[in-house]
Amino acid sequence: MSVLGKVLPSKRSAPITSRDERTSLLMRHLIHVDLFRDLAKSEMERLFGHLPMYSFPKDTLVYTPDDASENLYILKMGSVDIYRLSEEGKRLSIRRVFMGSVFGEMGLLGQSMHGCFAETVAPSLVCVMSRAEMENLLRLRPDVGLRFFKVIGDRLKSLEDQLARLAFSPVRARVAAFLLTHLDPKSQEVRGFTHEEIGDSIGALRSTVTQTLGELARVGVVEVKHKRVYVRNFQELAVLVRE
Amino acid sequence: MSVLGKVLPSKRSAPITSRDERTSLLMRHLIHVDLFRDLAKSEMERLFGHLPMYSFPKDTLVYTPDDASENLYILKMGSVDIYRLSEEGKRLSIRRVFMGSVFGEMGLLGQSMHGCFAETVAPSLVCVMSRAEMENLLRLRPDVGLRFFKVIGDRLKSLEDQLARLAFSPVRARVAAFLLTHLDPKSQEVRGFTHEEIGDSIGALRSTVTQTLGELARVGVVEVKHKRVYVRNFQELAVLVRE
DNA sequence: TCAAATCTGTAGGCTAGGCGACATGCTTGC
DNA sequence: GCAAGCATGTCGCCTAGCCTACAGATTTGA
Repeated sequence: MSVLGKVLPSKRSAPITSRDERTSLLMRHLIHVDLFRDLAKSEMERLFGHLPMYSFPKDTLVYTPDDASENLYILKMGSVDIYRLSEEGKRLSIRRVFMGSVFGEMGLLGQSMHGCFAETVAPSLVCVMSRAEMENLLRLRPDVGLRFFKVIGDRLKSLEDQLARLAFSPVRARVAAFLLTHLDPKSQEVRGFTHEEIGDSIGALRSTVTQTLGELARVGVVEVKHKRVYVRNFQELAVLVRE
Repeated sequence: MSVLGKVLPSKRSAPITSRDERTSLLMRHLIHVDLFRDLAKSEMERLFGHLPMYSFPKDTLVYTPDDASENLYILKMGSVDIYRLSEEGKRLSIRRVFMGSVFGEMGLLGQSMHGCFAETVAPSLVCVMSRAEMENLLRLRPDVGLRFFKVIGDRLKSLEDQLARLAFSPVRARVAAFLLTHLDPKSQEVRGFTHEEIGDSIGALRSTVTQTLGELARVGVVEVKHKRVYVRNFQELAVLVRE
């Protein structure tokens, strides 16, 4: 009945059912979900204690375009890629969701989750909230709604940025932008993306991405390793974005 | 003090001040603003009676990227183009707002109105609601918030659609998509856009749009007139979108 | 530890569509 | 009703980046 049950059921685990185990897991992680940071711990317990939680292996679909459910997914562990497929099967990554973020919310209060797939790129722990429950929460706590607006506003902005860059900027600038927005400030590197995945998310071919990274490396702006790009010249990269 | 006062002040009229005149105008139009259709008429009066209203001539900026205000704009008459400018001054139209819709809302509860310009493409009547007032309304009436989510969800979807098409589809398909989404169902035509404006909103050059429309016309799918495109073969157009 | 799978590097052909340039056609305002 | 100013039609050049294809590198899993 749950849509979750329909997709790749062999790969999906049953909900974790032990009340105690679930609650402690839930609370331990939900504190980090920015959307809900207004809520007191006890309140979280009351509101979310009963929510089902699912664990997904790597490379598993959480939802698909023909999934009619309207759920809010809270990613408590792992990471998830939100993407679309073109007619010919080409992939466009809309965004990647990391621990502590929510996804699926655009459909939560409106139309369906439309054309998007959500697929884990690492073993993940996901908490599911139905539309009804979410509506209820929003009625009860309008302040959570306000925070929600902020989250969605950020997405909107990021989408518009992507759109503008796709329309105006050459691949080199889009690669630069990708690197900057996915840069880990501590290690000064971008990890966890293949050139193909980068291509999918900036609308370029894998080989073009490889080539472009090669050029950037030759100029000393980055250093390219397996599934890893070290940024050596942040300044220059920032300039290239505006190209 | 109002940001409105800073931009092209010569072109902007003073707020309409007569209480009676304003209220009647306001109420007459606000009924059509889908966002607020939950509100009883008396309630509208109470909530919006005091809001300032501005009338803008054609081709006037309502806000610009460096506009720090966080307002919700309610378009009661006319139409407004929301667009960005690239470094080199090229324009990308994000969307066009018509009577009865709201704009500026992505910044309302989050960061600023970011990189966008809002410019009237016809004489327009605009009602302005501050962030504080909106927050207040949302706290008071969570159901309005829910509707707001729907509105924003639609935008999100439409942006993702645009993004995907820009990434995957050739100009011809993008033109077709533009025509379909801006088609007036009654007259079977698309009115009010120049080829340049179409180009700006699908990320293509003006001359390419002209050329493409020419091809479509040659095949009998459309008929092109001045600032007007008659759709003759809806079916075929729908097929071309998926190209 | 080795094989299979995945990821990265590289090269050549090919075309959509950007860019500039100019000519003609509406239409709006004086 | 005319002229100025937009809007549209058309043409040719040219490059970014798609596409295909293959070879080397690295990682993973049995």
